[in-house]
Amino acid sequence: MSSHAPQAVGIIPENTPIRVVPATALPHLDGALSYRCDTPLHIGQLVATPLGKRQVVGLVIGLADASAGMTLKTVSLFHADYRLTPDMQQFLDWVAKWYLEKPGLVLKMASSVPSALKDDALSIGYHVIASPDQAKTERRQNILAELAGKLPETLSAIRAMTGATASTIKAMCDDGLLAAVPIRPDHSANQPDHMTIQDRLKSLTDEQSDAAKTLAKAVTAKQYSAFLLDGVTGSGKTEVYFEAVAAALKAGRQALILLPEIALSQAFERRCYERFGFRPRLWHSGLTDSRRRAVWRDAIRGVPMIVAGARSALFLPFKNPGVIVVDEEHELSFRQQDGVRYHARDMAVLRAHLSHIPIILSSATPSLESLVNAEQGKYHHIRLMSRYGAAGMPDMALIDLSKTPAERRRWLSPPLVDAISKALEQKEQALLFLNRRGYAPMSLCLSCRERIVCPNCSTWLVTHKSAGELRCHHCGHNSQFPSICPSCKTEGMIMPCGPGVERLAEEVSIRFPEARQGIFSSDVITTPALAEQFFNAVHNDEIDIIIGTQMVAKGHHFPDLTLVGVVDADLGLGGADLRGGELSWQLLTQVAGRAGRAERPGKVLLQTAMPESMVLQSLIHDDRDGFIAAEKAARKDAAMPPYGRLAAVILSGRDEARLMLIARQMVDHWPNFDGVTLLGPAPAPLRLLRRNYRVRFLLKSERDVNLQRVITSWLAAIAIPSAVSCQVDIDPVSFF
DNA sequence: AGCACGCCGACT
DNA sequence: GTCGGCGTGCTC
Repeated sequence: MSSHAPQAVGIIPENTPIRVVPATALPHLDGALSYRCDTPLHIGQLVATPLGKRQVVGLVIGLADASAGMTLKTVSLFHADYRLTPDMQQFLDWVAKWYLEKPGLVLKMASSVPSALKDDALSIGYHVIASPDQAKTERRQNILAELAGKLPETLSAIRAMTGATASTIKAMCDDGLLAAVPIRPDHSANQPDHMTIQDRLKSLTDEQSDAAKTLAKAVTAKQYSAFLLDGVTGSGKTEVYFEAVAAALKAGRQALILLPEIALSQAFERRCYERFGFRPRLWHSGLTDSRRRAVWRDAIRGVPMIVAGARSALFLPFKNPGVIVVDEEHELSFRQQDGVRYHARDMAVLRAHLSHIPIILSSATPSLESLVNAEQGKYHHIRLMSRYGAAGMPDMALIDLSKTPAERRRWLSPPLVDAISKALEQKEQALLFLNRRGYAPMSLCLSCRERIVCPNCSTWLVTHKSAGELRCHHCGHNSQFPSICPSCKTEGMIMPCGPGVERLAEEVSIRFPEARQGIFSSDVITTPALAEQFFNAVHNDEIDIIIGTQMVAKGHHFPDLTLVGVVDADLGLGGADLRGGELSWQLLTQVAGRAGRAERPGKVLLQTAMPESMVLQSLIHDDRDGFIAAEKAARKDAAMPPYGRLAAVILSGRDEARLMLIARQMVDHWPNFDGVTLLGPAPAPLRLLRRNYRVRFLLKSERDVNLQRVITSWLAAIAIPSAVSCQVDIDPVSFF
């Protein structure tokens, strides 16, 4: 292995004092401490680092001053291969600086593989150490014959091959017929053989093929370039960026595809397999330790592969990256909300830049940020205009709820009910979209008029009728649905108010008792297998009416679905959220895209109390450009992103009065920076979250202001007690 | 972030 | 008399 050979350049001799960033939250500026090493090593090496009583992963970032006297602890190499490339080091550094995060915590995202310091757990394999005739029984002879000349196999593999039981194998070991040896789990099955990767340009349309060639060329050029791959649902964006991925694999490099909701995307895995002949390596929070470790290890060793992952996959230490794809780039789930608050799409662009590779942002409904970047020439804008198989866009119409309201305690208006009946008569499928989990979003005591709220958060508890529970969607609190009002103790007067998907299902079963329905929400569809099962049921026409939350809007097309009913098109429009309109427009466009195909274009009905709203008007007139122009103008006027910058500073703690006190002090210390406006303090929209009160500031600045520096110098002047935590949110996307 | 030390309430 | 709550302080 070349990595074991000493290299002339950049090697640090053993016993030298070095600076190491432990992968944990150290308050120091650079997050580094001084150590000594027991072997020669390189800058960028990941080392086993003693820290207090524990061992953590550490990153060697340079030499320490020869500060004599101090006794330094010793770090040790745990694997020579575990070394971050200079661009990866730069990337982590940038992320920490951009988000004002501790370097150690950012490093942790890149290195925190469970038990990274340990080696793989070895499994036990068995191989033959005797000739078949030494076995006494025929059964044992057969087993020996079967295993003869093979590499050691695991117990389960032997059982599968020969039908032998564990006790037989153990007994054969005792009798000296088989020997047990440790073996490494085999993870090599998903590795591409780059010799076999072919391009697939011939199966693409001209439009797709041109786009694919451009992208593949960019990959071959090994330079930074950014593409916005912008095409309607069904225009074949995936097939197009697969060609860029193919180009990377052909060059023996690694390809990263970031996806939202990876846990549900078995369909993506299958498409990948069909295209390339091997499975992508998956990366998400649900992986087992050993799989996680295997992917991480192959990433840092530069093994050519496709990684399809959630946002955290961006922090895999690829040694040899060739291209990054961000699919559904407009999705807000790319923004991490807890821990280090980063935006995977934005940081993916940064990483591509630092690693000199192309990045592809793909979406049918691109974010305004990306559209503006494309307009300003920062991204190459590739548009795919034609829908595969010439399926038309669905026909969209509004249902004005002020003219045709639903009856009391019902949520489907007469025109929508009619449309559903017609679809059912014609044996076609319908989708009812309501972005609300559970049965009812709020419950009221009819006696004292109190709403039932979460004990830990300032939110209403949501009724989940099938579970017989009240749940908080923010902190995970749940309790049995009470028969007695927690406030006035009156019995049997608690009334669920408003609809969720469960309640909608109830209405559907009353109105259409003969129709087969299924709920698609995160409460019901908890595993990829269940999602798969649901999709199959829809495809096999075992479901007539799908009732779904936003989960159903993502990525799955139903050809026999001809009617989409949006139960509440105004959800998300009222909010004070900066991106409320954009979000709503994207979500509704995506939902609409679920319906129809060439010979039977879909129909979308949107129930609304605000039929004149810009979002809905541009939707029904299929006027994307008009919507975007108006939204851009509004943001420009208000100097909001992407034309201005935002940052939030959030104080949180148990004692709200104390928070306000500190917040006032912070206002007193605000030094009035040019071009920066300080808004607040104000209680956060969710004033209480997980038993912590939250008070927020919002900083608004012009585009070219270094907001990070402003915040750093502002906060440096303030002593924040440890009972209060202060979090900075750069480029926030959510305001609760 | 962990993980200690440290000082005040209900249990073998 | 101890077990254990989480407040604050340190980690080369």
